[in-house]
Amino acid sequence: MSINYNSYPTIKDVAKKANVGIATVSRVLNNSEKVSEKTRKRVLQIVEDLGYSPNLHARSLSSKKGNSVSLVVPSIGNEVYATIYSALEKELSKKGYRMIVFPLMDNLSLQKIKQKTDLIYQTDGVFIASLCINKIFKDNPPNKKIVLIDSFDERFDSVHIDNFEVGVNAAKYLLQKQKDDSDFFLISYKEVQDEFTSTVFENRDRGFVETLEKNGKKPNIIYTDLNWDSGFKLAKRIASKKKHNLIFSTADKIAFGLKAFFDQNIYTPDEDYNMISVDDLPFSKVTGLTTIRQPFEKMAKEATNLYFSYIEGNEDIKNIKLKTKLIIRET
Amino acid sequence: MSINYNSYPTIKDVAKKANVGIATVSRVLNNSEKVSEKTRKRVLQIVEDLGYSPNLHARSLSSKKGNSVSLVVPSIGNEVYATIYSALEKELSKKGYRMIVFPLMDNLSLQKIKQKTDLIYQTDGVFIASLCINKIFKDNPPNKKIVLIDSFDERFDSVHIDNFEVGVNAAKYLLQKQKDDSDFFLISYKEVQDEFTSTVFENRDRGFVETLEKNGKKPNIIYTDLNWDSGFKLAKRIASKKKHNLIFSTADKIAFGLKAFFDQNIYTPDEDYNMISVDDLPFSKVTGLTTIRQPFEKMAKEATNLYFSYIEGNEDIKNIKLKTKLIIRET
DNA sequence: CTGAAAGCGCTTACAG
DNA sequence: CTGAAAGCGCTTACAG
Repeated sequence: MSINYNSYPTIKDVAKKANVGIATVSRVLNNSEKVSEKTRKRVLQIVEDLGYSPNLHARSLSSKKGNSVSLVVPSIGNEVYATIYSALEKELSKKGYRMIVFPLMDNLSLQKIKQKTDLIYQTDGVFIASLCINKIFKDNPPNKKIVLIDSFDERFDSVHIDNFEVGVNAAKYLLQKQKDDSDFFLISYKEVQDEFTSTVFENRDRGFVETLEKNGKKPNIIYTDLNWDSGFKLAKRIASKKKHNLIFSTADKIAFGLKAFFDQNIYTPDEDYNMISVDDLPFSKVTGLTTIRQPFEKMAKEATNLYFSYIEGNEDIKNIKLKTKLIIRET
Repeated sequence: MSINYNSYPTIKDVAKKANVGIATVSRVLNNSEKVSEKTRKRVLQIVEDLGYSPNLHARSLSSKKGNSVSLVVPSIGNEVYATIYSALEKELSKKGYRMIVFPLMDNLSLQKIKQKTDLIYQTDGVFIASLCINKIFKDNPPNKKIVLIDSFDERFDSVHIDNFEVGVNAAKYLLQKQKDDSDFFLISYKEVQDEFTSTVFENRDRGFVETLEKNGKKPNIIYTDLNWDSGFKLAKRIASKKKHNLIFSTADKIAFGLKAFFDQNIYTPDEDYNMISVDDLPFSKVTGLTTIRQPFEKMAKEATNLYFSYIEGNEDIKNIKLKTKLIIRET
């Protein structure tokens, strides 16, 4: 029934063959302590011969640390998190850490992660990207270091941008593209159970709306899903040749869909519409989308620093706010 | 320096408080054996009170199985693998299994996975999607059940489609769209170290080229990366209003980029070009792309079956070939 | 520099 | 139905 692990050599096998104690084998494997060059070599040779590899469970159990860390993301299949993942992994592996991703793409994943027996509770630390921690763990988050990426909660370390300001800047950009017949649109994202929605989009929305208000304008507000299809379908609804549309899409993914529709139907920037978005994913450049760039790599780097600063004994809660950059292109 | 786990209650703590042996606690936690309803309840209550959760490392070490499985994918940030991930997770969690993703987005990840000490070697089984197993593990794959998804190797269980046939069908479709001034293009993907490239694209390419040849045609062949940007940039190079272009893009992701360029520059299907692709990602529908649908969900389901069939004692190697479906849309 | 021994937190025969 | 004990494969003081 169950898989046979007996075929794998253990530290004992290595020790016996090398004529040393298991402690010595352990030492050379962890290249710790002082082991004579001679026995070190011999042990390594045997390790090689036997194809030995340490059992991580035993190691973690014994040493009380797993050298692994969790990354919770809303979804796989999204370049944003691929970017964050890569950047984090790069930093973490410098320190010998492994990272395990927990995508929360559906309710199933969410339920799993809430169970105390879940894998996530066995890792040394938890990075959470773009998600509201309350939503995930209710009032009962894992009892280990938590670092928030692209979201904010004063109770935890975080690296994020000023999303209110993002909204403000988006408004300013569009305001300056304004014509007599301009209509303003805010295309944003809101989760179903919105009591738990991450404040990221909320803040972008507020910054945008309040800035427009100050200028005597009021946008049409539409909520949709974070993907191309939604953007495309939405564009069909709002596109109009009679009016000049000024659109703030709070995520590139949605904007790509909108743009695809506009392109397909020959709506031209400045003429029929102007649009600004957030993220600056690779495709933005190619398609000529004006957007506000998020410093994802830097976020990952800072988040890692935060984590290791904690590991090294620093218990203060730190919130790091990173700068964004307006990237003006055709739209 | 290291995290203090002493704060976590252990099975001993529970046992003591409940006035039972640890074996009993273990039994109720695994809802195995017969435990009297009375003590079961008491133990569960204490578990709750203490906020106890079992240590997975200890459990795995002791029971010799981790109830976890690996999924190796070429990349996160790609809807294809998000789909496969979700489908697999759904199936696996029915059986109480956890899945850990290993995206191989860069050389770093690849190196890690090759080390015998890596996490992947601690899981009970390995699913590999769209990748060539030789490339990843050289001649030294993990010594546990391996199931290939969307690729083929006679030495391992696999679920895949007939990629040669995919190429044939793409050719047939385009051939029937042919005009006097038609130019054929094959836009495909090839890895740098091509001795290890998965045969998926190779087969699509061959099926396409050979079918055209039979009809006295020869396509222009261009290799590029698997993403939108590449497709977009490529389109710039090959687009021409003077000729009618017949394009087989071997992946939707690339086709999206091409399509975006065509739309932006007012090239119309049937008129200026026709295009067929592979995958049928959600965006294909919305943008009107003709494509050959891959049955990703079914693949995941079959792959899970293969795995559990092995767990239940069936040691035969099985290769399952799934049907694809031509989805004709505007292009 | 090295080994014997205790211990990490579980599961699982074994005996009752 | 239940408990004491062995054992999973490591690491880490401790003693030499």
